[in-house]
Amino acid sequence: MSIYDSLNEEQKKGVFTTEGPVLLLAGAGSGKTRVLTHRAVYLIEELGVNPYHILAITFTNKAAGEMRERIDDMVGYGSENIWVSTFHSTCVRILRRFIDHIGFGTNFTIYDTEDQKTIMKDICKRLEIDTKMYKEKSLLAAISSAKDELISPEAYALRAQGDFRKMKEAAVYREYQQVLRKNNALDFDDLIVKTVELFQSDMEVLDYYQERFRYIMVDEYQDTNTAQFQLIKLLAGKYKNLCVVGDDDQSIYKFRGANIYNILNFEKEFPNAVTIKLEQNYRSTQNILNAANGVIANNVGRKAKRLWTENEEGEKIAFHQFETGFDEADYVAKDIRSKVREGMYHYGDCAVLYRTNAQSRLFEERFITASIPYKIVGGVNFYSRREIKDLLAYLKTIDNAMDDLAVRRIINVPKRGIGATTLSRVQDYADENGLTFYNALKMAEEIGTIGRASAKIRPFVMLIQSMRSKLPYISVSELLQEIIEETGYVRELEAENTEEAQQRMENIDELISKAVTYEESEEEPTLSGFLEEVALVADIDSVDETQDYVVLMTLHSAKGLEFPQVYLAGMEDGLFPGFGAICAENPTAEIEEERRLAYVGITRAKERLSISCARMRMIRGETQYNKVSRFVKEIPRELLAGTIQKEKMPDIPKPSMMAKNAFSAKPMALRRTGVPEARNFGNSAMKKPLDYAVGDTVSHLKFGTGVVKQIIDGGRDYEVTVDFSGVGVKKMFASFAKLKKL
DNA sequence: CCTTAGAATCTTTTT
DNA sequence: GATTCTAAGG
Repeated sequence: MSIYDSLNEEQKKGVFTTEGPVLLLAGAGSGKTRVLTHRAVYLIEELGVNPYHILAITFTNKAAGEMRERIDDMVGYGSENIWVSTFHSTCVRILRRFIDHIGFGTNFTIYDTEDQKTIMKDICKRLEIDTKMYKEKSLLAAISSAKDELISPEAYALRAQGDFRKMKEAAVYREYQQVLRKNNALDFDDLIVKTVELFQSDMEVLDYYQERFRYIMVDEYQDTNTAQFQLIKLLAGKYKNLCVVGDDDQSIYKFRGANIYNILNFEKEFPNAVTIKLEQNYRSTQNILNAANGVIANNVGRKAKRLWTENEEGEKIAFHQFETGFDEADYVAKDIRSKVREGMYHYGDCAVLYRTNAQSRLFEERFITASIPYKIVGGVNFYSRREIKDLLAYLKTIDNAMDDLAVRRIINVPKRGIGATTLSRVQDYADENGLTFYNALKMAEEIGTIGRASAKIRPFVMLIQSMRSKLPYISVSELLQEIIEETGYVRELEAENTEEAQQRMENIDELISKAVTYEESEEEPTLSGFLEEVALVADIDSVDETQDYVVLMTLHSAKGLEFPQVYLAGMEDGLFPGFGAICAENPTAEIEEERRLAYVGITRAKERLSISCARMRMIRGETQYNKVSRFVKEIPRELLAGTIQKEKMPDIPKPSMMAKNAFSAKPMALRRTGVPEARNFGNSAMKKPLDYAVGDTVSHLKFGTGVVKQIIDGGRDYEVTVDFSGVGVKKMFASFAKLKKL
C-alpha cells in the first residue's frame, strides 16, 4: 500500500511522468493539487531528486502555503528546500540577488498601484499631458499590458509610428521607466519583466537557475501572461522537465494579460509534450456539475473536455429572484442562519460569491444585524490603508532612502508645517544636483530658496538618521513602536477620538503583530525582508479555514477554493455579465470570459448551490433594473428548483413596489439617465406607512440611535431627518434607511 | 500653510 | 454611495 494507490489512472500518469514537458488539463475539482503534491513527493522519495532542484509556482501565497504544507506532511525530511512560491515572490528572490547585473540596486523597492498613480500624475504634469484626454489610469493600463507582452518602451514607440495616441503613450512609458529606475523601484509587472531581462542578458545567471530548477511545476497555468510564459520557458530551457497544470475553462484573468494561447498552444511550443486530462470531479454533486457543464458548453474554442463524477445527484440548485439587493442579502442571511441552526452546516462551510466588490456592502450590513460571523476578502487591501502605508513609508525611508515616494509621503505626516512650495523647491535642488529627494533634504541648509523652512526639515532628517543608527540593535516591531512613539502618530489618532481613528489604531496594532509574526517565522529577520513580504501579499492569503465564519468574496478571489454551500449572488445581466462585457467592441470574447467566471463560481460548490438575483439594484448611487443573467438560463431547467419568475420574500411584507412593472422585461439599466419610466418608478403605491413619528427614538444600521426631527412626505417616499447622537443630523429616504423604532 | 466644501469620477475583476 | 480632487477661505 503506497500513497499513490489512492490516485486514479490519469492522476497517476501525471505523477509518474516526470521527465519532459507535461500538460495537465485538470478540470475543476479533479484533484490537481493532489497530483502536484504527490508528484513532488514522488520525485524526492522515489527518484531521489534533491528537493533543492524542484520549483513549484502558484498564483497566490495561500496556494503556495497549502502546497508546501501538504508536501511537508508527506515527505519526512528535507522538503523545506523545495522552492514553492508565487511568480512574483520567485522573481523578487532572484532579483534581490542578481538585479545589480542589469543596473538596479539589490535593495530596490516595490511600487504598488497607488505609488504608480502618484508617479504617473507627476509625469503627466511634467510632460504637460492633458489628463482629460489621457487618463492616468488608462496610461498605466497601457504600460501594464505592454509589460505583460514584454514590449519595451522602445518597441512600443516603434509600433506606435503614425498613431498619435500611441506615440504619446510611448513617451510616457519611457519616462515612467526612467523615474522608476531613478528611484530604484520596480512595479509588479517589472518583477517579471526584469527577471526575464536578467536571464536574457546574463547567461551565467540563467544557467545557474536552470541547473538549480531541474523540475518545474506551474499551477493555474491558464492565467499566465506572455512575460510569465517566457520566464518559465527560459528556466525550463535546459532540462525541459516542465509540468504545467491548468484548465482553459477557468481562465479569468485576460484583463491582466493572461494569454490563453499559453495553454492552447503548449503542445506546439513543446513538441514532445505529454498531455494528460483529468476529467473526474471529486468535489461537486452531479447536479452542480451538470449545471456547470451546461453553462460552459456555450463557449466555443475550448479544449474538448467533459467533467463527470461518481458523486450522488444531490440537491437541485436553488434559484431566487428578489425585488431588491436588500431582499437578496436578507434571504442569504436567513438561509445561512437556518442551515446553521439545523446543524446542517457551520458558518465556515458557506461562501457568498459576487461579481464586484461593491456588492459586499449589503451582505455585510445584513450579517451584522443577524450576528452572523463573516469575513470579507478583497476590497481595500490591508496594506494599502492610509495609516499602514504611512508607517511602511517610514520603514522604507529608514531602510533605503532612495525611494523618493516614501519620503515625500511622510515628510509632512504628522504635520511638520512643510508645504508644497518647500517640497517643490527641494525637488528642484535635488534635480539640479542629481541627488535623491532625501539627500537634498539632508542639505536643506544649503538650499538658498527655502529660507526658514529648512528649520522645519531638520528635525525630520534627524529623526530618520537616529532611527537608522538604531537599526542594527532593534527588531522591526520595536522599530515600529519607536516610530509611533517618536512621531506621535497614535497619540494624534487618540486625540481625534472618532470611530475611524479607533479603527486605524487597531490596524496599526495589527501591523505590529504582523511584524512580530514575521520575526518569529524568519530565521534572519531583516527590515528589508519584512517590507518585501508585505509588498506581495494578497487579501485571500489571510483566509483561515479553521475559523468558523462565512466568507464573502469576488468570483475572481474564489478561484481554487471550495465550499459545501455556495451562494452565487447578483446573477443579473448588466452586473454579471457586466455592462463592460455586453457593450464591448468584441462582446463574444468578453462574454466568454464572464462565462468562464460563472463556471468557476458554480464549480466552487460541493453540496449546495444557491443562485440569486434582484430586479432592482443600486449601483453607483443609481437604481438599475436588470434581467436575470443569461448564464442562469444556460443551466438546464430540470436542475433548478424555483423559477425565473417573480418571487416574494415570505416573511417580510413588502409593499408591491413594482405594481405594474411593464418595463421589467426591458433592459432598463442600459439607459442610465433621463429614462422617464425609471423616474416615475414607484409612485405613492410603494410608500410604506412609517411606524415612527417625529420625536421617536430610532436605530439605524450604521449611525446607531437617534431622534427623528422631521418627516417630509416626498410623494414617492418619505424623507426623514434624524439627529444621531455622536454622528449628527442625517437626511434619508425611509424605504432605504430601514429605521427601527425603539 | 492648512482646512473645508463642493465637484468629479468611479467599478469589473488583482499579483 | 464613496472616495478622491480642486479651489477658495482662514
